[in-house]
Amino acid sequence: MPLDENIYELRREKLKQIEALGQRTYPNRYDYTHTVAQILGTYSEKTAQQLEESRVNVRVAGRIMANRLMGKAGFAHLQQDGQRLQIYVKKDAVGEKGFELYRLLDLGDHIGVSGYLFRTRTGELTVHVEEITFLSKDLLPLPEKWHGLTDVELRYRQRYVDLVMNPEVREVFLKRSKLVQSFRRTMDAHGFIEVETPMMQPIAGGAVAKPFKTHHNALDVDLFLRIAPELYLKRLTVGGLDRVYEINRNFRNEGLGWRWNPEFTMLEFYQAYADFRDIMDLTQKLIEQAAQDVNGTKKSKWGEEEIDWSGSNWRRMTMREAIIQFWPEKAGAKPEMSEFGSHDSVRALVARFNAAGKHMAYDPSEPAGKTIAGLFEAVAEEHLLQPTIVYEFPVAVSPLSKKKAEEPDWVERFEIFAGQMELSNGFSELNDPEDQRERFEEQLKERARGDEEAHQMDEDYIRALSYGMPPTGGCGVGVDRLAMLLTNSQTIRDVILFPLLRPEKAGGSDQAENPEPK
RNA sequence: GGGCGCGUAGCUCAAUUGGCAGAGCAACUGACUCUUAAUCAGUAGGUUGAAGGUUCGAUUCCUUCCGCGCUCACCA
Repeated sequence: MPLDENIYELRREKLKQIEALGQRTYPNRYDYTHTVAQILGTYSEKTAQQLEESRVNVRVAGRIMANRLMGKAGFAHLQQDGQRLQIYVKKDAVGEKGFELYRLLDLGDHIGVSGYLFRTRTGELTVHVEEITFLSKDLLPLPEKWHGLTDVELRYRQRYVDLVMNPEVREVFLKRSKLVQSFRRTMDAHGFIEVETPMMQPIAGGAVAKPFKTHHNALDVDLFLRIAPELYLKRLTVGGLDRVYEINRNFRNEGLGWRWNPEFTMLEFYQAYADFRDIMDLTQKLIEQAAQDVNGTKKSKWGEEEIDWSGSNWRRMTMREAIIQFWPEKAGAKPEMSEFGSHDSVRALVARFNAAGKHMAYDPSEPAGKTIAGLFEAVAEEHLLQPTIVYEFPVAVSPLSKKKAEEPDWVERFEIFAGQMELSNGFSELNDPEDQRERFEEQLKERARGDEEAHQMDEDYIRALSYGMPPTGGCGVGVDRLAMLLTNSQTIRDVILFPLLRPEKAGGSDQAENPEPK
């Protein structure tokens, strides 16, 4: 019999003995007077003498994370909400039965204790226990106390154990929660309303990505998990909801990596009567505020580096300026603005770049704008550590943005970069239905050329625009990636509670996963 | 999908040139009424990821497979 199963059986046996002592094995509730955090917060300054003079009685619950039994007395630590409080159990104080119960407890069990606070000789605030109430059994052993759970895969698969064992993991997700709260606060304060739009869509639009496909039986139609909420949110601005936002998941059927999970969370918002510059300003403020709210400071550690989210530290440059500025020396003279103008000159830039020992994938039949965008990613992205707004994108990669009045090959679009990652993408929304139809048609040509991710025609969206959408600016902000940056997490899996993993093999040899008795 | 690396007790890790698979913690038994990685004495726990090969002998070398991590390409 594997040890785990052995322990499981053994602990079930203990559970029966606990029941025999008159305890309920899985009681429904426990009346406590304090949480662990409240006790630590309120009494950690009190001296031993003060606690002795005016006795503080408490009832408090938690999970046993350490136990040091010494014959007829013992110390244990209760963990609740990530904080630990020591308890002292003495046979004289809890009686025969109480002490028998204490001896039957295992690491990981939940108990409630009532007693009074005191300080031990070493000065630690401790509950002098007078009564123990059994609350719930841990039948499977927790990981070793000193090293804890370090196996990366197990940490993701059994996040519940990870959360019990690793306080810093708990901290990351508390910060993520603060980040989302901060976003909501900022959006609400600016008069935005939160909405929810379809996640199952007949046409997966609003972004460039491969969708997941699913099927609805009753209607007998194929549907796609959304790759973006964009087109639905903009339909709402047509409908007169002038400021809307949504915080929710998008799904993209693509590779996994340190900054990619197939489902990821975006804040996306639209504001009527605003253009991309207004949206830039708002998004910058939104992120600056989030950094402050999450960490209490606008500076955050990122590996060996530090990112400063203060407004004064943000840079802005056009995509073409960024390519020029970060052009590698090895690739010769920096490009001239005019060299972005024609298919041939762009192609020559790629040739120069690749000749310098770099490698950039390039399809000569693709539109020049697409190549420029690729060039930007290859040349500049790795240099964008501090928050940077890169604006003016090629129309060829921006089927939903409004063109720049004086340069119709370029659109009023921006992306925010930090920590070498794209964090955010926004633009002046294209609201001319005829232009939109032409853009979709261009995308269909790209599709025909073999680009599976090119945008599809969406007739209803064009119909919506045909009813008149006010001038509008919009933006999406990647919540997971910002959470990474604000918690110094080097992989997206560390900011997603249950990241996508290959499913575990069912049953069989891995008894640790199937401890149920036969 | 390509490249690199890893897989040994429940957990964290050892094992010399290919030569009897080990330690700490967790578990179990016992001692101990102020400990905090409690201590002390003892016990148990292994198909070394799987299959095959080389060898007198494989945790160690070779092949294949499985799983995981990192990385590159596509993607935000």
